[in-house]
Amino acid sequence: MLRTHTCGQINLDDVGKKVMLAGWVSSIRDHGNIIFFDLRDRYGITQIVCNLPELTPELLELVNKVRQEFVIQISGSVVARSPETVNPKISTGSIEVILEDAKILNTSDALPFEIQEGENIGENIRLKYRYLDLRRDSIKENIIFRSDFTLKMREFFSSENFVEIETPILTKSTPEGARDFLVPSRLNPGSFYALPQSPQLFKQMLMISGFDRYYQIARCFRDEDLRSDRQPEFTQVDIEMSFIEEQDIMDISERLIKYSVEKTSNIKVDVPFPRLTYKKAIEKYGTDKPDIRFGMEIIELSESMANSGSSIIESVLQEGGRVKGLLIENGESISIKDVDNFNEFVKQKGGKGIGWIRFRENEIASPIKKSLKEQTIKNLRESLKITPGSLLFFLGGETSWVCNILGEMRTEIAKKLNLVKEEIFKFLWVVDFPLFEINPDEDRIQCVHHPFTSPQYDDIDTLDKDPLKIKSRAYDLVLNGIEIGGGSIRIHQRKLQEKIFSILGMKPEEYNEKFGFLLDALGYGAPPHGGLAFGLDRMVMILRNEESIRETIPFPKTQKGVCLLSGAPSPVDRKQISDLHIKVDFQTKQ
RNA sequence: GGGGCCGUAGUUCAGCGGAUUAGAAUGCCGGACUGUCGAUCCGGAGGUCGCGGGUUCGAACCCCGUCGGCCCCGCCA
Repeated sequence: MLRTHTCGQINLDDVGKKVMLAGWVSSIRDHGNIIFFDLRDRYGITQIVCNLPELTPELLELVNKVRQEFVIQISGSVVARSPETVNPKISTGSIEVILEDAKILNTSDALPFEIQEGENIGENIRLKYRYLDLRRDSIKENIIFRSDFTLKMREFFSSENFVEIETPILTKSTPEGARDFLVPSRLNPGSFYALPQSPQLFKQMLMISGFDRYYQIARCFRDEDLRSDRQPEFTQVDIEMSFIEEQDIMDISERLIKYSVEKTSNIKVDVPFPRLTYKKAIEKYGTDKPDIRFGMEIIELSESMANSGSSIIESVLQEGGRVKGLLIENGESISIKDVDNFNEFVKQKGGKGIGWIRFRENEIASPIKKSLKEQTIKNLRESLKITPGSLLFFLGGETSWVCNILGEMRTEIAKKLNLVKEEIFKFLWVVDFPLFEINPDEDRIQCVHHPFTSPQYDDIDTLDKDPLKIKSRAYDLVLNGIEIGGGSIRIHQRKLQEKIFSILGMKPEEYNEKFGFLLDALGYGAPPHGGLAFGLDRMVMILRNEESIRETIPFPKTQKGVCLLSGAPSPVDRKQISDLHIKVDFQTKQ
């Protein structure tokens, strides 16, 4: 070993010991006859003291050569610091090591940015030199947290009798869903593997095999555009169980999260998590992933605004639409400009604009003040228990359109008014999703989750009578307004699965070609089963209070899907292409 | 595919109603200093102002294009 201790380990108990340390020089404070080095490794920082007059000429020369981020090995004696020189900021701050010998294990070029936390460094430069960025505290702590967190999850799974099983990375492309990453097959000209969007079908196979409790911390791949919470490759904590119902999956998920979160942080997780139906979520929050850290729910105003005197409102109601609104209690901090922006937003979404009323002590302000009836104002004040300074937005139109817009406004206003002040963590199950929805672009029916999700309906023969009315046995887990997990009870009967495929518009030849292996497998005694998957990167992001998933991934990609460290993706040799029996159809730009 | 913000020293940023020697802080290099821990003090080096084109007597600054990073919409069963 090149060291007897780590740089975060030595304390007052070690005073008097001879120690050997190795690490990176993170700070050099040169006082002429005395030099202090901060020696850093993964575990912490230890101050090394060089009393130059006491050093041999060789050692003196070496010490003078040392620069930031050199890798050095030192040996010396641990001494207690005098009280006035104790540094309470570091764990080893009450001791220091008096240098007796040293060796430069490696030098370092001048750095592209400072390792010490301080100014925010541009992300492009951080990603290019990610190995240096990862020496910095905040990102390093995130990566270590991620490891601790998954370890606790594994502990939990193990204690609950789960089996961890790996599934293929080179697998079969399946239609629908996200765009696949494809891998050409050299041995099978013209055929392609796809990287898995999730291990969905394999974990169902494992249930059929009898591994009734499976989990995997699985890498998944989706070739879609990136966002601050989306990367083309990401990690799911994937779970599947047999002989269970929704309640069992939710229960084990809650216990898993409680265990792993509470063992790795100071965050308290209250279980069970509240549940909200999809319908209620849309009605109250305008989204299927509501942030319930604050109220300001969407309110129904159709009745109270019915005879308000506003012609727009009345025509909306006559056409069968609804009027809904948001009541902002300290609405004075929403400026005219903000209101204009919301108005513009609504127009972009195809509306006529947003209505609003500011309630003051004895008067109101509103663009439709003149036409608004006294009685309407009075009713609103009473029924909504309005306090002076409140701002009421209202919007009329088709219900889901109205809810959707108000939902987005709700999030925006909460951000503006800083309604979420403290760090809190509100988990929420959203249940009773519809099984199908209409894809408006292609005017066809598609699954809200995936086609293996079981309906809340067991009459196979009448399933296609009114498929849009049927609910699914799916559930999503939402944390602070971000979807962090989702799952369902699956279809375990061949006939039902075939029926679903046919409702989706697939002919038997088509579903047999694409999903024949699943249908065959369901035919050999598939047990009732279900599961869910968590987005690990997103969970870590939220728990660490980060704005981007990239702060939880050691080597993430940029918005254009490029790895700035390695340069991937990159052109390849002609030979490599021809071996794969493919041609590149791309005009290189001149 | 679309909208927005950004790109100036190694880094973070200022300068941008056109003409300046393109600045600051920090880092880097050299020197001084025996108790610092964001050390301090003195000195120094360091810039194709992302790239290309245009307007102009003159462009970091105005215009067009392009590349790159970020945020968002679409997309993400």
